Amino acid sequence: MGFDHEACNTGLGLSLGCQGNPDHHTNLQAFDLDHQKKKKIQLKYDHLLPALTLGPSSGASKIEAAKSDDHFGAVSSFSNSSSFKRDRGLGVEEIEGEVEEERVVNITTSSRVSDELYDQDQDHEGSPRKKLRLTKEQSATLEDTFREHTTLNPKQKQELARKLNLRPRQVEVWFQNRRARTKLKQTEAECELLKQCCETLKEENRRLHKELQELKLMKQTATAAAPFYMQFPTATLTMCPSCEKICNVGDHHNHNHNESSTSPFLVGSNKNHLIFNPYSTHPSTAC
DNA sequence: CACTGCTTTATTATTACGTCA
DNA sequence: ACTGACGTAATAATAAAGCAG
Repeated sequence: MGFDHEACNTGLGLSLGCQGNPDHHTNLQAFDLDHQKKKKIQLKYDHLLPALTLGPSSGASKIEAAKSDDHFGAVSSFSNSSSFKRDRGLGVEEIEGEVEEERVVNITTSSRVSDELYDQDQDHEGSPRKKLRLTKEQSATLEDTFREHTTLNPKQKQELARKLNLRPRQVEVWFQNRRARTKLKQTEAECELLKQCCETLKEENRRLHKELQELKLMKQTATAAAPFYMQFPTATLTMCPSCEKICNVGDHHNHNHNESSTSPFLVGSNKNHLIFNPYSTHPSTAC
C-alpha cells in the first residue's frame, strides 16, 4: 500500500555530533520518572556513537462509564479532568460533544459530580482508569481517515466521531497519538539511516587513513631512491580544471573523463592537495 | 498583551499477548 | 494441555508547553 504519510517530511532536523546534547533530557529530568521507562527511552539510541542529535523542533482518574460490548458501542472511558471540562465546554464542538455523551454514554449527573469531587478530593486514588479498546472497524476507519489527512477540522472530527460512535475527544486523542507514532517511526527510521551513514563514513575514514599511510611510505622510499621530479617531470604534468586530475600537457582537453577514474593520478577533493597514487586500483572517494 | 484553540511532546495507565516454569 | 506469574509492546488518555490568530 505504501503508506506515504509515514514518510512525510515532518521537518525533523538530524545532525551528527560528538557528544550528546544535555538538553535532551531536560524534560525527562523535570519529572520524577519511573526509572525503567526513562532507561528504556535512553537505551533506544544509546548505542549510536557518535551521538545523534535529533531536533524538530497526570494520571487523572476515570470512572468507568456504562460500557457496551456491542459493535461500535465501546465508549468505555469517561474523563473527569481537563478533557471532561473540554468536552462539556463552550465551543460548538463541545456542545455537540455533550450531545454525543447523551447519545453514547449513559452517565448520570450525579456520577459526573462525583467524578469532579473525586478528582479534587481524592487525588487519583481508588478507581482504576479503564481504557477503551477500539474495534477493528473503528481502527480501520480512523486509519483510512488519517491517510487522507493527518489532522481533522472540528467538523470532520464531529462527523467521524458520530460515524464511529465515539466522543469527539476520543477521535481527537486518537489523531494526536497517531501523529506522534508516525513521527516516532520516522525518527527511528532516520536514526537507522544516520547510523548506517556513520558506519560508512567511519569505514571510509579508515580506508583513507590507510591510503595515506601507504602514500607516505611510498614517498619516503621514492625520495630515497631518486628525486621525485626525476621520475615524473613536472613540465609534462598539469591539472585538468574540470575534473581536477593530473594529466599530461595537451591531454587535459582531450582525455576521457570516464576512464580517468582509473588513472593512477588521482586528486583529492581538496584543490590545494594533489595526491599521487600510482597503485590505486579504485577511484578516490572525492571522484 | 491576554485569551483561545489547537498541536506537539512527554508521560501514565491499561490491555493484550508471548514466554516460561 | 492447562494455568498463573511476569515482562513487554501497543495504545488510549492526561498534562503541560508552545504557537498562531
